[in-house]
Amino acid sequence: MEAQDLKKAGLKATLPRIRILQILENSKQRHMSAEDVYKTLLDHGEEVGLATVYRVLTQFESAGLVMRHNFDSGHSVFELDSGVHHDHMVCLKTGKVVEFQNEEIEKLQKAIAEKHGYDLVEHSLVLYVKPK
Amino acid sequence: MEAQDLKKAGLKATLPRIRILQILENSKQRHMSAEDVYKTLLDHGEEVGLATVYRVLTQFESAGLVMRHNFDSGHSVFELDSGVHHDHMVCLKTGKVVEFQNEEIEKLQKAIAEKHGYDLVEHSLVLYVKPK
DNA sequence: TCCTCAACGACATTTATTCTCATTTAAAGT
DNA sequence: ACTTTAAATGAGAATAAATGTCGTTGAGGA
Repeated sequence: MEAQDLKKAGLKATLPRIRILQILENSKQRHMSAEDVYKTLLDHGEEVGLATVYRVLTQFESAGLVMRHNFDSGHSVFELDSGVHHDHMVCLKTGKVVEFQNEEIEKLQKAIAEKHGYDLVEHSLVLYVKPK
Repeated sequence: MEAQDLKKAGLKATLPRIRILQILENSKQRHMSAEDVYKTLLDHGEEVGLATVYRVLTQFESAGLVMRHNFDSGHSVFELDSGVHHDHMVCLKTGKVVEFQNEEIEKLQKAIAEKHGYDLVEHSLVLYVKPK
């Protein structure tokens, strides 16, 4: 039950928040924009304002429930935080998003930051690809 | 002389284009937003519209003179194309941008795309770091 | 120098997102 | 269950980045 997940994350279990969480969990697309979520809400006959969708998604991000990505598409997309780190590959032809992990790249990134006297906090790696 | 660089790139050597190119070449910051360029123009007493700055930067990008990057700051930044590929490391504390190259990461990226049946077209890798 | 079309400047418009504020609602207390 | 209250919401205005429109200007070939 989603209400518990929200409580656990320190958020009041309001209707908009429950609905949005459900949509993120049940949607076919793992990566949705705020606009996508809003349209889905409307399709389901819910009365939720767009501003609320943005607010809630940002809160979910702060609470660690979702991750925000800025691909080159001009708007942010959100995905449920699976807890497993991964990067993304975006097909320029179809828009399909593939997730991948590569331990070696992770290590190299950390090493590079260290070499320059920094601690790696986070990173954004997106591969833009096209079908062979 | 910049006018020649523009001609070579297939662009008419207009005053706004020359000025903007000079700014990119002489600025302390290697990475400037359209707004940054615009403000610098105004500081120099030039009469150039903001729309022109955006247009020109986009043309420069198409012509291969500059590269556009979308860091997580919400707006695009542009840098002169040095011809040498590199990725970026952004300090979350100071905003400082460090450039780096890593052949190994490049190879791994290509291999990952291949493994999924794609050709790697380009990529965006940004490390967000903080001082040790 | 003249002519022409690409480029420009000013400003309207679009898109993504955030803000404001009056109203509603979750949930803690009675 | 009912009241209370601070937090959350909805509606729409506001903002920021970027692009479009259109009448005017100017670069560079004739």
